[in-house]
Amino acid sequence: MSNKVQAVRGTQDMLGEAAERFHTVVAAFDKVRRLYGFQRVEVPMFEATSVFARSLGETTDVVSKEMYTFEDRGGDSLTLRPEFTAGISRAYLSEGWQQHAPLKVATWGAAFRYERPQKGRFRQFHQLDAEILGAGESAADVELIAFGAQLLAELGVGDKVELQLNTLGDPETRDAWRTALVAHFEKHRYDLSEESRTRLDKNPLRILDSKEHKDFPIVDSAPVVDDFLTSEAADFFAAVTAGLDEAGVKWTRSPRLVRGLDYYRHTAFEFTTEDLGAQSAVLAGGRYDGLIESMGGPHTPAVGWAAGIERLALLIDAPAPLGIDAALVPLGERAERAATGIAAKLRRAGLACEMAYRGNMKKRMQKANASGARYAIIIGDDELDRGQAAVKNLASGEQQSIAFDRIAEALRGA
RNA sequence: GCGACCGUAGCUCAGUUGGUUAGAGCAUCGGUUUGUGGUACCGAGGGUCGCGGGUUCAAGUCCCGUCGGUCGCCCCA
Repeated sequence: MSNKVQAVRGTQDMLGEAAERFHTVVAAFDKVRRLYGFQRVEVPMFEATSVFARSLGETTDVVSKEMYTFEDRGGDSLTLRPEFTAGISRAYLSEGWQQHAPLKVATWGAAFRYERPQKGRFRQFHQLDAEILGAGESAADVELIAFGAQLLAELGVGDKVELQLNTLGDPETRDAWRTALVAHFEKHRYDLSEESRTRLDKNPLRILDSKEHKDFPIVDSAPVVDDFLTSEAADFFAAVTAGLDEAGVKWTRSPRLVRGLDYYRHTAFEFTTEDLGAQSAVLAGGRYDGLIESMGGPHTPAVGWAAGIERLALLIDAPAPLGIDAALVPLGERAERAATGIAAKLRRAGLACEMAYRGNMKKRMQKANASGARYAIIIGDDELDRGQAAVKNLASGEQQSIAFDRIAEALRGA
């Protein structure tokens, strides 16, 4: 390829099946989102850098090395959104959406992270996002997770994913557990893998899902969150699991599941799959009761999740190719004019049809066939004189004459 | 940020131990059929072998760099 122009690394151009897969995912999301009463929300694709830096945690990978940050002409530091939650939380505050609490919103779109691209991972990627703001009740967690589960079922990937569920407890729980974990791992620092030793300094909770074999015994003997749960936190988690059972959502307790971003509390969950190579999470989220407060707002409990559209698009079965009802095959200029009118009428009647811009009859018939059209509507001088089109069933080869003004009903009846 | 593999027509690929005019299938266009597709046959167009440098009488083939892709690590949707 001697092309000088090329797509930026980690971005993608989609045509045909790839694009259909993408929009199949979005369409399913939009359908299920209505069933659960989540209203559509739109937020900017970029925010002041501090919106993300502060909420996600300064030391997280996303903030410390993956953000697309730039200075605008006014000298302000802006960042392309690496996720949706922070921006939606900011909007909740700056737009006064507190008056609508509890607020259930959904959105989808592009997000940006500077990472090495690989299977199911891109620099510009796309997420579905659902949030419930201003609700501290476990019922919100249950409804949100059930929404995610139904979406996955709707997409036909329900049996390819498993819901991993955990609780990080309230701040008191989390702090106590974290302290105990650090003490435990510190005791075995020398036996830990190199990766985990750096985690110990940066993000000790992450050691829990280490893939290094030499870490396994140390991780297995590590203190579990259950031992540190306050009675309130334990009750809350019990209510969430009971609700999920009630809603018929299958889940697996995953005591080592920890989420990477700093703002999570209580419920943490991930729908995981084995089918995406190194990327196992397709839809993940949790409760972030402290986030809005940390942005300077009132204490506002909230839960949410995000799902990778590309990842789901890889998982679903290929969408059926979009066939059309008819292809117009005009012979000559006079027929082309008449066919233009007929095509417009058919389309207004709700029938999908195509007419090639150029080509002789053979060419147009070939295109009609390639388009997957059920019928070819052939119009030449003879047909114009008689006021009837030759309508050919492209599957059976049968052909019959039909008056111009009766084509729509003939196609629909067939 | 780290590692492995890869980079030849629009697409998928072949190209022998380095050796003349770099091939195939599909796609495109034209013809066999100047009003009948899906099958068949004939033909045509299309390539600075990602880019740059080096070794050599000679590089698509070997070496280095660079860009890009794929997969993995880290982390995440």
